[in-house]
Amino acid sequence: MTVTLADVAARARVSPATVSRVLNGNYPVAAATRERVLRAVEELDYVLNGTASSLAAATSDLVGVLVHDIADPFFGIMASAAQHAIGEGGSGRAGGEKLAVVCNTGGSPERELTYLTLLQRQRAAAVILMGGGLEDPVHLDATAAKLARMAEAGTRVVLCGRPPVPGDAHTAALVFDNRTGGRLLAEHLLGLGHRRIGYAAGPADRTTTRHRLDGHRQALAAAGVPEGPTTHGPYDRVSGHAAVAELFARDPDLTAIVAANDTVALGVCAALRERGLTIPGDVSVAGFDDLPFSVDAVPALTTVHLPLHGSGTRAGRLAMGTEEPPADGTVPVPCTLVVRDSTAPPRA
Amino acid sequence: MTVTLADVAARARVSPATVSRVLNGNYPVAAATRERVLRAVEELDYVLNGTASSLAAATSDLVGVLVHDIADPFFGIMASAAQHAIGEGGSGRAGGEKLAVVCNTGGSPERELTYLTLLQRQRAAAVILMGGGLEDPVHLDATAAKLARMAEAGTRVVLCGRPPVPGDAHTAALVFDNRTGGRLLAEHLLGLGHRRIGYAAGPADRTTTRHRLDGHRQALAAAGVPEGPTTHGPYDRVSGHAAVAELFARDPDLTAIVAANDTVALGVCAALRERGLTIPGDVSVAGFDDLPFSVDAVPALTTVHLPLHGSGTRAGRLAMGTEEPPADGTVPVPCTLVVRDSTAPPRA
DNA sequence: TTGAAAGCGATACCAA
DNA sequence: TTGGTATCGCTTTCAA
Repeated sequence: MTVTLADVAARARVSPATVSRVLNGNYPVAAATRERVLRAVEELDYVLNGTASSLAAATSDLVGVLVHDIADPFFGIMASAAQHAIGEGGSGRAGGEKLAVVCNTGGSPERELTYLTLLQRQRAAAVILMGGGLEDPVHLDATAAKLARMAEAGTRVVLCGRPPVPGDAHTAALVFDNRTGGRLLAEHLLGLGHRRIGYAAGPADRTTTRHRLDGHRQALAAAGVPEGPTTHGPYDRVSGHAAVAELFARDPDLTAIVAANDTVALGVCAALRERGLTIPGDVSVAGFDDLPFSVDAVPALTTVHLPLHGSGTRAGRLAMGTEEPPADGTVPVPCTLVVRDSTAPPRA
Repeated sequence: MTVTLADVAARARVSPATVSRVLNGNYPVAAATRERVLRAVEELDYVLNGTASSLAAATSDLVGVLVHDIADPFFGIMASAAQHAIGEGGSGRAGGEKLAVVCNTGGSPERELTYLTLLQRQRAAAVILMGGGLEDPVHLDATAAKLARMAEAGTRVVLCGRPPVPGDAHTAALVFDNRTGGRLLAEHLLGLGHRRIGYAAGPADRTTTRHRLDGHRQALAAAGVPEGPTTHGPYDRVSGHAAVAELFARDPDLTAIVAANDTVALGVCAALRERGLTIPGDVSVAGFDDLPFSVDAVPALTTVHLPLHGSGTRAGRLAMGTEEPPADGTVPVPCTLVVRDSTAPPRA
């Protein structure tokens, strides 16, 4: 039926061991022999059985990239960058390619664990978890335990955008400075004279949500400005759209709104337009992420820039072992303010 | 070291065979025995070795979803829908879950083949190829051959958004009616009175590009309107942005521009804004795909709607075998016009 | 209902 | 430089 390594060996009149060596290129093989083997491979149209190979070698070239929402360009860009970095590594076994695959958790911790188990079953070479983590201690523990096991078993674990697991020396973590990001955004608006600022936040139980809010509040407190209304919701457009109604209900005189991320900001903008409000001018909008499409969608948007491409690439490198993590496993990633245009001061 | 099925068997005082049967739930096992086994699994914190299991069973629960560009929400949405459909199937071996993974080809046919090989090595249960195909006969043949082999080996193959492989009865294909889409868009603009229409097309060698252009030209011809300038480029924002300069260079009096997809349309809009042109009004813009964010970005955009979610879901079902393809393997998917607002007639 | 044992297809150690 | 072969961990007949 299917062509096996043994078939190739027979055709090339060598032992299976030799064929394996030719395919993996890890041991010296006489040029003539190698030729013969390769010809046989060609003629028989042989395809290595990755399953068997992984079993025997006790390693695989699967690398899992877990993201919250694959339809969100934020994760798409991160994942894309990671995949590039991983593909370039190019020195795996049998073909020199790692299979970087993206798994969509939909933000559900259960699905996250399920995917981790599946990857654990496959003895994945590495796993990258992208995006903020849950703050629920139960899930945190479950995830930490699973990751620790995988790390023990030789799987490289990389966190990107979520805090490191305390006490775990095995996992590298790219940590976004969300607090500073939140602070920068608020300070910018305060500097323009805004005093009534609404905040459309992310899900209440995510690390990113809390950290960003922390920074925001810190800036307000430092300026002695009272905190405006805050809403919570998922990181999507609908959430931003809904937030606007509630924020204005709680304070009709808002002059600025901070959105949890660019996608939420788009929803906010849509809602503002429906209300006949101009952006900026009537209301200034600010958000996180700095996605490419925001430039066209909301030219007046002020954002905090997360180095998506850079972080994705580094996550990929860490997963490949191409880049060594610092001793404590934590790689800090700064957030920088992007004032793209003319975020306006509040109307008189 | 790692806990194996044998360890579990020993602890539960049964044979490995029995443990396997309990885990897979495919054979009758006495309730008491099953209890004992499950307890042992729990106590030892046993994790099935998917590699070994796949090897022995000659099947895997990996499902590959190949997309051109994971950073493009179009593919993100499609992939997300497919993953949902696949995850719901829930009757695989050992845990009842398929591992749907997304592979980013970057539009490169080489990488597409590489990923296919990798999935072939893993004996993937199914493969979904999303997005238009290349028209280059060499790559077409190579791809077709590879897909045929995989299908023979038991992998289910689903094409989504690209034409079926002629003569291949094994692969199901969701075929978007891009020609009609192109026609609808042009007819809409013509109906408003536009006579000088530019076209920012996709890569010259893709099926989607040609089919959409075909429909466009068909409509123009039927109306006796001469074809305007056309540019070609990748399906991204930069491409749309660059197209504007060239289109106007070739015809300064354009009143409307059709973009190859929504992402390109965003680039077009950005460029138009830079030129101080209003959309619509000075220029009307139309595009394909109908992505959610376009609503906020370009409220005046007229698009052809491809049922992204629906197609993704059906692709997933076909991959799972939950939905049976028609006899000829082709599932037609209609394109419908979405006039979201006030696409304007040309200025007098 | 359960057990024994023969593979599944490659890898890698030990010899030659 | 090459060959023989035990092993990887699980699935699946075939018997009991």
